[in-house]
Amino acid sequence: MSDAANEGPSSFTYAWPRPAVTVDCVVFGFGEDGLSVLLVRRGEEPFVGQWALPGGFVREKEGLEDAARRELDEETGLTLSFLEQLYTFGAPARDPRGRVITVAFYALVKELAQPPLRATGDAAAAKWFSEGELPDLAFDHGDILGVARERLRGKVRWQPIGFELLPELFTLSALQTLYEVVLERQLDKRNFRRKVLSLGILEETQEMRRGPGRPARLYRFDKDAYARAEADGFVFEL
Amino acid sequence: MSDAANEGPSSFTYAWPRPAVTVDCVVFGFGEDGLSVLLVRRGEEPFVGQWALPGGFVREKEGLEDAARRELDEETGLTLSFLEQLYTFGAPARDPRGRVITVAFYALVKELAQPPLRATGDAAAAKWFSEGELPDLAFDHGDILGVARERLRGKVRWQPIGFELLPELFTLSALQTLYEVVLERQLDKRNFRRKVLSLGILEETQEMRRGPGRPARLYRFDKDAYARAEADGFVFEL
DNA sequence: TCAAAAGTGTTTCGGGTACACCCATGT
DNA sequence: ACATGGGTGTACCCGAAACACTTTTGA
Repeated sequence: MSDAANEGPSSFTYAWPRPAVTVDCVVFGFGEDGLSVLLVRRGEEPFVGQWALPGGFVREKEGLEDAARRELDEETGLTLSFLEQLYTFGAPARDPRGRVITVAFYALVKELAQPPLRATGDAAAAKWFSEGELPDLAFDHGDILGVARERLRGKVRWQPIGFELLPELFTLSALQTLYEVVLERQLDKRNFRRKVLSLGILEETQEMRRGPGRPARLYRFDKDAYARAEADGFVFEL
Repeated sequence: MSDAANEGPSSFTYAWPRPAVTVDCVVFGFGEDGLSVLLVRRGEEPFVGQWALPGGFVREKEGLEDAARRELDEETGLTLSFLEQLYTFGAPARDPRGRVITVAFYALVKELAQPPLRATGDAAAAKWFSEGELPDLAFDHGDILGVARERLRGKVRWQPIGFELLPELFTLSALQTLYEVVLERQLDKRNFRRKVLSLGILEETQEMRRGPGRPARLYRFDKDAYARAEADGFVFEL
């Protein structure tokens, strides 16, 4: 690649080698088994048959986030409730084929397996893996996943993104379990409820969830109330 | 990754356009005029003569952070005390010449104008601008600067990076002023001193700074004490 | 009637915040 | 002696944390 100008379809030329640029996504979901991550099985070399993060090449006239959304839609068809850039990984040898720089994103999904997970595009298969049963990943995707996990832990306390992992209506117990899983520590039920409710960003519905045990009231995250509060300098913190 | 590997003759080739990849750095310094940012005047089209962030192209076998350090050294010769990846900007039209994706970094420097700021490499000139007298910047560098400023504000409270903006020995007043500038709010002197000292990460030296008024004791940031404390689950927070 | 999960108050403790005066030096 | 910045202690308040029993349902 030291041949100076590597003509792409773009019409100008720099006297520099051009790395390939990809996007990769760490998609988190939350269910019975706690936190899960969506992986795809590679259908091609290198690392054929191994599990990897969904992702692919950025197109010529496409923003980075757009590319992430497109690839994710092509490979899995999921509907995202949250997507944010994570970090850019560019170690010279991270791809055995040559220089590939990847802009990593992390995303949240409200329900596991909304549509019965299709695997199209480059992916030979797509599957949710819960934390703890994660396989070895292709490339440096294991590192990327680790960074994403840390970011999620760090962010969930300061921004109301936890709700993006739950269905529209949820019980306070579900919310608490989510926080316990993400933060990896136990929380006190009464303190948690008091704190969450005192924020004034949950709307109490009339719906109840029934199942074993006493029925539980369902709540909804009130985006508007949150936006208003935030504009007034309110800080989330949980 | 649809047709991932179309083998080309030399090394490898993807059937995708390749954007150019650059790094850009927001370098912060702290002095009499508060917070300052280092800018370079562009010597080439586009935006000739305009001020911009120091930066340049990533080389073929060079990590992203290495590229940032190299460019900064070439253009300004500064010694950095802190450098961290910030965000990657890749809007399709951010560079009028074609697709250029830039990985932005932000850096801290202990003293303004350590060596009498050289401007070499692509830079026609290099100069510190204090906040408030910032000129219009080339490309989307104004946005990048804004994101960096936010990150600095957010991070300074949770990680001891404020010290990286001060000389090795500093007074508590200097530290307080730094925090007031970065956070953009006044702090109570007594509370600030109590809090900082209670963290146990400052080493009290026997040196005093003399000047108008009563002499002030000089302190040093104790990296080791911090590392030990952090390993014990201590959280910085100021 | 039993198992399962939901729901509910009070006390204690520590850290955050507000606040005003004396001290050491240079001019 | 005066101007300049450095340095110090206390009282109050609020939010965090600890802690156990009653309620409602389905089986």
